[in-house]
Amino acid sequence: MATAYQILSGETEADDETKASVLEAADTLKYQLNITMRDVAAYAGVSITTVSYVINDNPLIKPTTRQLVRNAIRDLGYHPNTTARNLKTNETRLIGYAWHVAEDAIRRNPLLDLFLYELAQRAESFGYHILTFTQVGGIKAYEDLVNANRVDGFVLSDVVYDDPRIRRLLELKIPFAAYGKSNAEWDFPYVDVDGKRGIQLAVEHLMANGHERIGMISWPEGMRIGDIRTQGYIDTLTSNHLPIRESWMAHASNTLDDAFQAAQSILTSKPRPTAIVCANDVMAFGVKRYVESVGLEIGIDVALTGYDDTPVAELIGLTSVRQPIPLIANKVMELILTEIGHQAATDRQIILDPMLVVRASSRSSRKA
Amino acid sequence: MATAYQILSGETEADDETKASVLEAADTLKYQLNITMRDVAAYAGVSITTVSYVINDNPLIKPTTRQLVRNAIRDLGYHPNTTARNLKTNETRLIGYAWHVAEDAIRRNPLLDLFLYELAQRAESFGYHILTFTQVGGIKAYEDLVNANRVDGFVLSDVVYDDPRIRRLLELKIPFAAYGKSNAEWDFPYVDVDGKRGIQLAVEHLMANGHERIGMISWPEGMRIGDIRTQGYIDTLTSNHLPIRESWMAHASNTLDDAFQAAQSILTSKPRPTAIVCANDVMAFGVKRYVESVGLEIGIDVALTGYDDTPVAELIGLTSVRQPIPLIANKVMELILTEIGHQAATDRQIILDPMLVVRASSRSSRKA
DNA sequence: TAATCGCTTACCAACGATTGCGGGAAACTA
DNA sequence: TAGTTTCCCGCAATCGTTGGTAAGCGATTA
Repeated sequence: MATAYQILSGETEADDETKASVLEAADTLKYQLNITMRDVAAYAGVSITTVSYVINDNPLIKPTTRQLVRNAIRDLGYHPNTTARNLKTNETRLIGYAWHVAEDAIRRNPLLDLFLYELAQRAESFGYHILTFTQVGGIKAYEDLVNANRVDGFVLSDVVYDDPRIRRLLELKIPFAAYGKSNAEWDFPYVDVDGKRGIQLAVEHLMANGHERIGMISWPEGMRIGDIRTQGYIDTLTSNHLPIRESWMAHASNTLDDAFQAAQSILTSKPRPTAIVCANDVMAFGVKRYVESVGLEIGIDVALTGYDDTPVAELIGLTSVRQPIPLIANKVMELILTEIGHQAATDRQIILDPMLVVRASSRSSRKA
Repeated sequence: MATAYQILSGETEADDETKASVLEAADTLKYQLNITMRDVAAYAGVSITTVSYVINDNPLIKPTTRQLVRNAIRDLGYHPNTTARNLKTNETRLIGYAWHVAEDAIRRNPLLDLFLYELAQRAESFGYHILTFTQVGGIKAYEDLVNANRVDGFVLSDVVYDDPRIRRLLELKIPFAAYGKSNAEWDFPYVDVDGKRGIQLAVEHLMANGHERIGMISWPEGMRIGDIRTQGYIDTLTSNHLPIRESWMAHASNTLDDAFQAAQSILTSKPRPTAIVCANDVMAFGVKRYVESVGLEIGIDVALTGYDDTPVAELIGLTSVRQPIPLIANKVMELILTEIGHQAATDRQIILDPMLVVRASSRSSRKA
């Protein structure tokens, strides 16, 4: 039995009538003649092998032949079939990225869509793509994807201490790279941003503007990321010989109300701080609420800084610590590609510095 | 030359020493013995074909044989190789979704990450996945992906009038489904939310609370989406015999400053409106800024509504029109799967109703 | 007893690419 | 001119599936 392709291409004898009917059928069926290496080879008068070599830039091929094949590829509008290549080379050039942990608001990073975007962009420059999936089923979603040969590796974000995903991926020797640190005893590639440094930047900025009584709002103790930021606050004050008071520190969850109350507790203490640093932007927003509710003004009476530089921060003119998301995505992509084996090895653990974006909420200086 | 597999599985004769060294090499190379249908077939004592039939639930296979194969699959921990299947069936079970049009702030929908999440979730329930990519190169990015057989179809969002992507995809007969309407003369599958209806909900809600002088801020004229919302405002006022005044309507871009000025122009007109509906949340935020800057209070002196129900709306207690993102994603996924041909055909054009989320910014009623 | 008929399952050729190996022609050496 | 080396390129196997076709089987029928 001859395929439509064979009939149309003349490989098989067929009278004009047959050809016409095949063409018609092909059209109604929206059948697209798939151009393969075979066609290119025939057109260029070389073997399939040679076409493959040209596509893969194998230096063995003579320049004239190379050009011949290139022309054929151009003339026929040929495009390599990724699936076939993948089957043969046993890779997918796909990186899995689990779309966020929607349930846990505290861990939800509002900048992850930017992260994903940058990730995708970077991946594309290496001929890779990002496959997004949901991890409602936990680690099983990851295992299924590699078992089915759907992806070559993973990028993780929202990493936590004792992260079961990391444990399992290490166990199964599945390539991955993470945005965020986890257990120190685990050796895996990650990119993290120095949280202590971020708070340090904020505190030093406030100091530079003349503030000496500085409070802080962070998450309840026990959350690694929060504890680190709190430590940054304490360390910076200590090394600069500024006072530390229990009453200037408060804890809050990621809600406005909590932050509102935390602000109240801090700002009603005597003497009251002239500035407050927050472990994230939502908290800062809550502080702003409180400050304005008592007739004071942010940036005049109370200086304020947030963390993460979310869109809200820009909206309300909030000074905030920004994580270099594009750079992080960049590095994470380098790491995962290294793991997969298409890049030269570099350092597997990367710590980046955040930067401070200064806005009106902390700009005015306090003449001490 | 025998493969490691053949040596280890006993297909090829090999002494124990050879086997051991192969095993060792396999371990150091992180070589994973790939279990294929071949192994399953051998283990179950049937042919590869039968295994395939069992996997694809072909009813031809006798229940006992079926069970036999199922057991073998379980025992060996076999997982079908997606790539091989894809090659054979000429599909990828991957849907492309271009991550947002980052440059154009006006068109940027802050809820698209939720959309993507829902999309991914829905896709997974059909055995599909979402491949995210960037469309910096425009339509070429789409063409490349189908040419390379990377995806079966696309989901579009941020659709505009005369959208070049839609034009081209229709031309090439590439399956896709869109979130958003475009030119009426184009027949393509889409899901859209009734923008007029959204504004109508907001206006009627304000009316129900006793407001009769209602202003509106929208984008500069000529933007389809803005014009539709403006029309919703005018129509609702008209059909309720409420006054319409030029001075109560203003245009602004997506910035706080613009909205601030627009609010100023509206609220300094005499008589001044007691309520303002905005074409999106950022504008509402700007209005709030202005209102508070003149010592008035949102929700008391001026009622306010936004559009899109972004996180900011919840943060500041803003009444806002919400698009049913999960439902939209759901429908879009149904549409694209229909296009690809794995689902029964349904209506190809779907219009959904938005809902109003009432918060403090408009809750208090005005006793007229 | 032989022909026929379902019902199951097996054979085998694809799908579109990659790659180890080897052969032939051109270039070089003697 | 003959032998050797070098350089290109083609042959054919292979990746793990799918599915059309055909073969084997026991049971039924003539």
